[in-house]
Amino acid sequence: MSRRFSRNFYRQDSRAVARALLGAHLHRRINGKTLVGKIVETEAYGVGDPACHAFRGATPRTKVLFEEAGYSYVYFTYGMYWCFNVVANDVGVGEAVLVRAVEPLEGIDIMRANRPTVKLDRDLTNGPGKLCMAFALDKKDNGLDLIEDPDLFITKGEKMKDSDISVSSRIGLTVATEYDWRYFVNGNPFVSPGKPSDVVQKAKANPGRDASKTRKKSG
DNA sequence: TTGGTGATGTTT
DNA sequence: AACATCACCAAA
Repeated sequence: MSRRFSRNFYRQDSRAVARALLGAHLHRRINGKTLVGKIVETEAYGVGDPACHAFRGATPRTKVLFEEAGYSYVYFTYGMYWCFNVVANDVGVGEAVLVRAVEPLEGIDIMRANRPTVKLDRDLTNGPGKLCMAFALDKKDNGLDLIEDPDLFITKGEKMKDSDISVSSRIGLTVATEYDWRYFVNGNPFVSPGKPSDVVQKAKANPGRDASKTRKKSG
């Protein structure tokens, strides 16, 4: 039975934390049941990074990012989904690690019950929104201390060798695509299918609608 | 297997 | 208006 990381572990630079969380185990207790997943994909968000939610300073939504490391940051996105992060670095420094995918280890029956439309096990948790559905993570799980919380925490799991890990640009971003701050386990089938953001196509111009109302930047 | 698109609502 | 996404469908 492996143990939790210390507070100091999370006080590192978000990239170091993102790298070191690969192979760790995410634990979730809900209704007396235990869910466990091995972290296989992460992304770091940090200082000077326009893609980081902390980039424009603290707001009601992002204030937890500037507080103590090792707390959860769970936010709502695209009107439907939740994303689970861990706060990194020192107090006053807004950094976090997004957990993008886990490999189910325990409680797969519960994950399936939480994702009734999914056919293949590999689709249960291979994306940030998907793993939050499978693990039933949402607003109520924002701002929990993963060092202390009895129902949501991370243990050391297995250490991954550098040769088992790849990096890429982050998924789904339109800014800061030059940073290779996505980390994932080579060949693991539970890594998300998303494409790195530097090859994601820009939003469509939508020429059929409002074609007459051409946007003018300065006029 | 890949790529395109609608759903959905909070945040700035 | 943008957004740290997903599920579904069509085409190949």
